[in-house]
Amino acid sequence: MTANLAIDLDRSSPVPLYFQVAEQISEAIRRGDLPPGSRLDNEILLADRLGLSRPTIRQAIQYLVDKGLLVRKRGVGTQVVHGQVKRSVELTSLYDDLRRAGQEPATRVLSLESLPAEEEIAAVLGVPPGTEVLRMERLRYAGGEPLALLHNWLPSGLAPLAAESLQERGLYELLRSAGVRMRVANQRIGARAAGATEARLLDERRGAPLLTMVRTTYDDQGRAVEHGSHVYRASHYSLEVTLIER
Amino acid sequence: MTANLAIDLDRSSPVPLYFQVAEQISEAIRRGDLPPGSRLDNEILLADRLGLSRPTIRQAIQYLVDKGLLVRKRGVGTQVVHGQVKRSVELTSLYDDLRRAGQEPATRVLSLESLPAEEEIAAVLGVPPGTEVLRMERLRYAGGEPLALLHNWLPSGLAPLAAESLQERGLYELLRSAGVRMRVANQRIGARAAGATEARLLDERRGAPLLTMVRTTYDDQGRAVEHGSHVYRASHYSLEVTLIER
DNA sequence: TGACCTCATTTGTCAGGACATTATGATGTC
DNA sequence: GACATCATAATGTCCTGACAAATGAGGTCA
Repeated sequence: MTANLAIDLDRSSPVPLYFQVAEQISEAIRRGDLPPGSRLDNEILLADRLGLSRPTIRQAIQYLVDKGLLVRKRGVGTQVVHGQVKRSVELTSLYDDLRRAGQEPATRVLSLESLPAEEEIAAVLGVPPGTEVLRMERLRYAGGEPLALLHNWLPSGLAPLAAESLQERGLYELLRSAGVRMRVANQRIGARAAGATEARLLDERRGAPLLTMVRTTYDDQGRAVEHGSHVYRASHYSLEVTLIER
Repeated sequence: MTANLAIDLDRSSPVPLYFQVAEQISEAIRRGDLPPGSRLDNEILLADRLGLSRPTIRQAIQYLVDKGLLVRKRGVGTQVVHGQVKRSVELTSLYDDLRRAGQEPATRVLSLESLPAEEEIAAVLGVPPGTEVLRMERLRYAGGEPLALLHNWLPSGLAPLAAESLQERGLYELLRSAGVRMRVANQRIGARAAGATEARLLDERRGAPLLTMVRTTYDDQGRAVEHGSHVYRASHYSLEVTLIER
């Protein structure tokens, strides 16, 4: 039962020790060296063997517990979780998701303009009404077929966004590379029947079920960096969400 | 700028000190004593004033950072996040949500039986095919109107579930009070048009848009404790999800 | 045999200290 | 006046040490 995993530490590295430990345990789990249900050595022993202190080991383990890879029980020990839970809780955009799934996404920019914010949008973005904001409308394709109609509002000046770059990359990717650090997103997901315009753009019949998502994304500081109102063809797309409770 | 908040500590309480601190800071934020953007005193000062050690204070702050209430920046300090992000990332059930919203939920149990698991359900629940599992079908009302059609499968023996108790309480609540500790949930959310049976039960027209959710919930150990396939009236309900990235 | 108690094991909490790293504003120089 | 440099302040990392609390297993006693 003793997990005999080898962990190399590089004390001269700028990477924190607890992180090095966490990464290597995580790798061992991924590789199958630590099968689900197997017990880790206790914290004291681990600390001793690696020449680290117990708090450092605890920090590493805590990190993996938060990610949902390990389970701790007082008086029992630390175990690798049973079962294969999908661990994707990341803040991703549709574009990233599609490309990761090998779907070859494409984007048509229908409009991209700067205009004074209306009351509602201003409130959501946390700027005074009338402030210039960026509004864009995009049609997203996957595998040659229309998939979603995307409507976004952003505070202007956040990132230089041109129609050309929006056609080649996802919005999230562009924001991230402009140094915007997104951290929290609030999403409301619903459904409704397609109107005439939407139906035409998405190649669906009027009244076809559409999945709707209204999302506001906030950065580090809790400032809104993006607000979107999207509709997806329900016949071609569904959303996946993983919740982890601490 | 100095946050002059009073924090009472009860060292004789079984509640951990770091948690007492976290709770009271959280309360101060909720009350508005600590407005968004305001800076907390630095860790050393806080520790000193409360008569605690720095690690304890750090643990309290870290807890709130993870919950998305605070933001830390090295060299700068700790601030309350700007903006009012909804902070409900809990593992909740429809019943809890409705009752919290004051909607007076009701449930009609359409069926409740134990039967051998089919291939697909067995795979999802992680039991051998043919194992006895609990299957239930419920109709959920809010404010006197039908709202959702709920289909669930559970490993049998988890909790004693009777039709009567299911009519009065939510499934999650019953599971929790039976000692089941739910920790991770994987949800797939989509939409589709209502079929004839669904339409009749939900008081909608055929073809009306429905929101669909397929969810599997796992416990501490990563064992599946519940699998559900639900449809909601899109005209009356939408889902809200908050993502926090660490 | 079965219920209860005790005890070893393991994680949870907390203290106090040291040094590293990073962001910011002040200072000084060109 | 613009830019580079430096001091300061704050969090990040890591250490040692100690005791508390929960769990599960084994032994004891009726």
